[in-house]
Amino acid sequence: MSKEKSSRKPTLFEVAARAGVSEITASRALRGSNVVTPETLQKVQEAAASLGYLRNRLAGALAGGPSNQVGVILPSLSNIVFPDVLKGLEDRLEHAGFHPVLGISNYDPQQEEQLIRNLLSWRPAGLVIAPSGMTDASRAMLSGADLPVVEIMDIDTDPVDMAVGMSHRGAGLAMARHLIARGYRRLAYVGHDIAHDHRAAARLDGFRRGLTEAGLTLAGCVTLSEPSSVALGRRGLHMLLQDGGTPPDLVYFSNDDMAVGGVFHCMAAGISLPDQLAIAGFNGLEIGQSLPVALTTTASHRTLIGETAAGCILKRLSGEDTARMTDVGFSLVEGGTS
Amino acid sequence: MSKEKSSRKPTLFEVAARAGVSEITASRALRGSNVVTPETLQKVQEAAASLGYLRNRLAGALAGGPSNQVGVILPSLSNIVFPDVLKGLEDRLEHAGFHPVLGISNYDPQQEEQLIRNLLSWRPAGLVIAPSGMTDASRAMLSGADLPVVEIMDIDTDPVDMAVGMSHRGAGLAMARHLIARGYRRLAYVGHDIAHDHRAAARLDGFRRGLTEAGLTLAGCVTLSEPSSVALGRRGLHMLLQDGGTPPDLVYFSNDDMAVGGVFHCMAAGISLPDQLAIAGFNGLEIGQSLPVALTTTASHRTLIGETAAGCILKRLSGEDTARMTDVGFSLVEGGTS
DNA sequence: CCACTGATTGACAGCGCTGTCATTCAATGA
DNA sequence: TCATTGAATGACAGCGCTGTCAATCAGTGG
Repeated sequence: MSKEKSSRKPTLFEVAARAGVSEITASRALRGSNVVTPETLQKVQEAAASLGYLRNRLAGALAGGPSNQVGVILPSLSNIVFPDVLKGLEDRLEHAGFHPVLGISNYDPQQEEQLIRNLLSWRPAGLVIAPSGMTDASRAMLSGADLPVVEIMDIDTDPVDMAVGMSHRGAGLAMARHLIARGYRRLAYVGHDIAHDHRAAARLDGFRRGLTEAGLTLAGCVTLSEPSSVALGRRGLHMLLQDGGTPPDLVYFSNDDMAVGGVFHCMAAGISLPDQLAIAGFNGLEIGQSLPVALTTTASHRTLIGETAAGCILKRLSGEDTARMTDVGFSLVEGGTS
Repeated sequence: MSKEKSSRKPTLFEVAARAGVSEITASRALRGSNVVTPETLQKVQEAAASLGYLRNRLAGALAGGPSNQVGVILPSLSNIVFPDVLKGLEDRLEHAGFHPVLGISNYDPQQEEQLIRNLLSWRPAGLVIAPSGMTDASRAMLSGADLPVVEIMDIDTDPVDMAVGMSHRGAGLAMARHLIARGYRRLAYVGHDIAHDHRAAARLDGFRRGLTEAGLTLAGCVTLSEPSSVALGRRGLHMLLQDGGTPPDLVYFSNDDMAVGGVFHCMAAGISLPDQLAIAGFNGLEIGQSLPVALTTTASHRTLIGETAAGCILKRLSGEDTARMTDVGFSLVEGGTS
C-alpha cells in the first residue's frame, strides 16, 4: 500500500514496467492488437489487473486514437418519441462499444448551436441531431467538423451530411387521403404547440393538402400552445366540440398522446366511437393500440430511426459509404376509432 | 485559404499567434478568466472567430482542466421511468454546462461492469447509476475512482458514495395499508418481469408485508416474464380473473402501464370500476390520471430523482458536502379506481 | 555460414491544452 | 525618488497515450 503514490491512478507506464515491456507494447496488448505474443499479452493483462489499471481514453483520443463517443442532440425527452429514438441509437451504438453523449436543445436554435459547439469540442466520432431550426453557425460547424453527421426525424429538408427519417408532410397527406376514402367529410384537427414542433406542423400541412385535393377544408381546428399530453388532448377535444355549429365527423390529433386523450373524453362524455365521432392520431404508440378500441393512427418507426442513424455513423466510420437520405417510411394503422 | 493546412483544425497556438498573445493568455481569455484585459479578450475572441477555432476539451481535460461529462448508467430506456429520470438529470446538468454520457445495462451486472469501466475511462466529472446488481469489481472501480457517484432509484441498500431515491418496499407497504384501511380484503397482484426488475419485486414484498400485518395473504398472483406494458397488464388481469374461484376485490399492478391495461380490460369486459373490481398501480404516470376514471396509484418522483442526483454531483464538484442518502419520498394518489 | 524474411518489440515525438510558477510593468505611497 | 504592490502576461513542463518508423531476433533457403 505504501508503495502507491496514494490516490494517483496507475498509468500505462507502470503497467508496462511491471510487465517488463515497453509502454507501447503494453498499450497494444491492452487494446487487443494481434501483433503481441500470447505470453506478453498475459503478462500485461496480469500487471494491469494487479495494479487496478484503468485506461485513460482522454489521452488515447488526444494522441490520435479513435473516440467512441457520439454526440446526440434531441429537442426534448418529454415527448416519448425521443426516448424511443434514443433507445434505438443507444442499442446500436452500445453493441459497437460507443456511447451517446446527450444534449437537449429544448427546440431552441440558440441552445442547439451551443450544444453542437460543446459536443464537438469533445471530438466525438460522430453526431446525431434532431434539428430544431439550425443556425448558419450550426451548419458551418457541422460541415467543417469532418465527422459523420446524421440529421434525424425529418427528410423534408436537405441535410448537411446524412438524413434518416420520414416525411411528416407525407404522413399527414396519406392520413387525409385514407380518411376521405373511408367517407369522412367533416375533418377537424386538435393539436399541441405547433410553433415549436415543426414536424407536427408539417403533418398538419400535409393533412390540409389532402383535404384541399378533395375540395374540402378543415371543419374545425384547436391548437393549444402547450406540450402534448393525454390531458391536453382531452381538453382540446372538449373545446373543439363546445364550439357549437355542425360537429365534425372525425378529429385528427397531432399525435397519439393527444388522440388517446380524445378517446378518453369520448368515453367520459358518452360519445360513441367511431359512430358519433371518429379519431385518428400519429405515432402508433403502444397505449393507443391497447385501448379497448384500437386507435387509428400512423405508425412512425422511431426506434428504427435511431438504429438506422447509428448504423450510418458506424458504417461511415468503418469506411463504407452511406446513403445521403434514408426514408424509414411510415405505415397506416387502421384501428377501430375510424 | 491556401494559408490553412487544409483540413487541420486551428489550435490555440494559431489563435494566440493571430491575436499577438501567448497561448496561455488566449486560453484564459477563451475560458472567461477574469484576469485578462478587456482589449486582450476581444482580440483573442476575434482571432478565434475568424479562424473558426473550436476548443479541444480532450486536451484540456487531459492537461488537468475540468471535465463536463457525467456518466449515466440506466438499466433500460423502454420503461418510461428512466427517460423521466434522465430528463431530470439532463435538465440540471445542462444548466451547469454538463453532458450526460449514457450507457444502458439491460439489467445485466456484467454489462453494467463493462459500462462502468468504459465510462470511467473517459474520466468523467461524476457518475450516476441506477444499479442492476453491481459486481464486486463494479463497486471497487466506483470507490477507487475518486469522483462523485450517485446511486439512484432505491435507497434500500447501502451506497458506495451517495444514494437518491425512495423505498420501494415502503411504497408497496403503504399501498397495502391504505387499501386495507379502505376495506379491501381480497387483494391480488399482477406483475411483469420481476426477476430482472428488483424494484418491482421490492414493492411486491412490501405489499405482502402489509397483507401479513393485517392477517391476510395474496388472493391471487400473476407474474409474466416480459417487460411491462399496457397490453401485458390487460392480458395479466384477464388471466387472473379466468382463474376460477372467488374473484379478488382489488388488483395491485406492478406499475401504471400494467394497471392501465387492467383498466382497459375492465372497460372491454364490462367490469365496473371500482364496484366490481378495484385497481391500483405504481408511478403516477400522466396517462393513469387522464383516464376517464383516475387511477389509484403511488406517485414516484422520477424527474425529481434525476434532478436531485444531478444536484448532488454538482454540489460535490463545487466542494460542498452532500447527504449520503436522499429520500425523495413518494405519495399516494387516491384515484377513482379503488 | 550468411543474407533475407516476417514477426515482435521499442524509441521517439507529439496530440492541444492548462497548472504552476516567474516575470513584467504601471500605479502607489513614503 | 525608490521600494512596494497588484494586475496582467508569459515560459515551461507535462497530462497519458498512440502513430510512425526503426530495431531486434528467430527461422529459412541457398
